[in-house]
Amino acid sequence: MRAFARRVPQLLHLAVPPSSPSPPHPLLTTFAGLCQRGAFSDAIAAMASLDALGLSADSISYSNLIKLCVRHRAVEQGRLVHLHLTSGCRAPELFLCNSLMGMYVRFGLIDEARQVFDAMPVRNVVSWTTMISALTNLKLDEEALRLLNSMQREGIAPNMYTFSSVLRACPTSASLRSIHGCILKHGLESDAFVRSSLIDVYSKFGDLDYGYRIFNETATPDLVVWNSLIGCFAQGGDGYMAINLFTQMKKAGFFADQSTLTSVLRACTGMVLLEMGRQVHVHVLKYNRDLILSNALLDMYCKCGDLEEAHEVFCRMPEKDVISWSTMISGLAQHGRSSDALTLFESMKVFGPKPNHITILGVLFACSHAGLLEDGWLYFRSMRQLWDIEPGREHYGCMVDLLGRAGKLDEAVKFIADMNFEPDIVIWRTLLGACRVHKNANLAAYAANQVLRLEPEDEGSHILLSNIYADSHQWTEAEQVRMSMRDRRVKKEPGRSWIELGKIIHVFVAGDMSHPQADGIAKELSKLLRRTTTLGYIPDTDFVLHDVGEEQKEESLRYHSEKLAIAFGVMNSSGVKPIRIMKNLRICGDCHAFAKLVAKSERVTIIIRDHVRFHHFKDGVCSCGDYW
DNA sequence: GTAGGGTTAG
Repeated sequence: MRAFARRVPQLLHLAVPPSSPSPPHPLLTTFAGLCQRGAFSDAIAAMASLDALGLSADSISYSNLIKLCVRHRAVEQGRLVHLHLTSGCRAPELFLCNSLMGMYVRFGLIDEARQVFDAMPVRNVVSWTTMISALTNLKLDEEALRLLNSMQREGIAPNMYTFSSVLRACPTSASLRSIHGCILKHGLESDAFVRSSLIDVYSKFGDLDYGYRIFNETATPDLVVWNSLIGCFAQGGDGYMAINLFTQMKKAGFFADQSTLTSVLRACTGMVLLEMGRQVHVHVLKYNRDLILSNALLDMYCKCGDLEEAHEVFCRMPEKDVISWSTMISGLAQHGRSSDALTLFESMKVFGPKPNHITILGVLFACSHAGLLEDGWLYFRSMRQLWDIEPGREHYGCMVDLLGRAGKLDEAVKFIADMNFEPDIVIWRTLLGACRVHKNANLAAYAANQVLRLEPEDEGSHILLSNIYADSHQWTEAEQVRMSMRDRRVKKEPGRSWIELGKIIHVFVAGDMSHPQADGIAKELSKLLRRTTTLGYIPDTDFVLHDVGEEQKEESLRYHSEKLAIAFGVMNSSGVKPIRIMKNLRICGDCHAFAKLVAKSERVTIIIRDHVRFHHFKDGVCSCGDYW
């Protein structure tokens, strides 16, 4: 055997005359050079010549050319390369098929990518992953999961690339746990990409603690893993934790990038921390071309009450998208600047992007809060015609608000009855609010009962209903409502107001006098009550339960959290900057009247943000025009 | 040739 093997070369030498291998066709050499150098259009032209001569080049050149198509976003040329590779019934090799799929995915041509995928005689993990991640990006979750199963059935093991993208397609936390199990089985749980996805998806299912646990098990989290966690807390409503983690991240030696800053701004927005938001703004400056970050900054200024700065940010944005416009329009509307909001919307129609359903919500909000009945109807009706936007539940809610505030209660009821869907609690609460403003007791009782049917523990509706009965001397009914409250142990979410002073947040809870300066605040409050009384302030006891004596009612109004905050704000006011107060609940009518008069008597501007909108109090009037 | 994190309302 050994002797034979030694003889083979000699035999070959005899059979084939000695000659050097034939040189490649010069066009092939040229083509390879063009593809390598990135001479895109010349390479495409050379490919056409190859076609004419029936020549095929090497895979590396084709791979380079596909990359060039992607870089030049040249869809048609990409298709030509595809055609060239399959001409003469050739099947491109696996590696090139994957490249072609990737190209189509980047072009957003999922169907064409799928055709390449389906035609492949052999597929590897890259082929499957390219398809799966394209599907998850398009939110075609079911199909993505189906492909994950198929690939496993065909004996192809998913890798970390596959899992990091397919995790986002989990429809339930049960399916997430099942895929998490697969990840552990394949030993891929320590991959940073897989981890950040796991943290993200567990948090999206509301399990922030589990996300945090995965984070804590990460020996060396990278920036994206930090960002995942910070983002999850910021979005999940725990802004304090988000900011805390941000501090820890900096201590661990990482620098915040656009994503970190966006999440931190969102946390500031959620907690209404204007001063902290301003500090973050300094770091945002170097990323002024980042649209998402700029939008977050804009929103922070709107929601934290500095509309001038928000407008400044908006004007300076080199590029604006539909979110930028919508945020600014809603911001103006929430600050009571309805006509500015509508003017901006008109200019958006001319210079801006196509409005979406959220833009229209801001516009309708502006109309309803300024009593612009006709405009509201016009915008509502034009949604379908002009922008092909189907009005959703929220738009109907805005219209009920618009009609209700304008005192057209009968029309509002008819509008609700004509809706295509069942009215939800938001609609009934809206109608109830309008009934309270326009003092329609019968309809209010009806609306309140609808709210309580859907949400039996709604405190505001209980109080309102009880007061309506008490005012019309229906004592039995009033007593029944109060008993129902006791039985259900309806608990009021305590009213909380807060002021950011320096770097300290001073929180005031209704009736709580535990603040270190409580004595001073009580004295200031008494002084303010005296001064405003001379200007005509009369405690409005509609906002407390009518089952106590008048004196007690006044006493309970006196220590509403926003009154404590106003007193504290006036004590610490320089008289130049506005006093900014944030409140977790809606401002009460009595405190609203009080704030107007304090602004007048103390010559200060008070800005109170309740959970719906902003009130700017100045010279005895409020920007909401008492219409909120 | 395949992968992870951030923005508007509710």
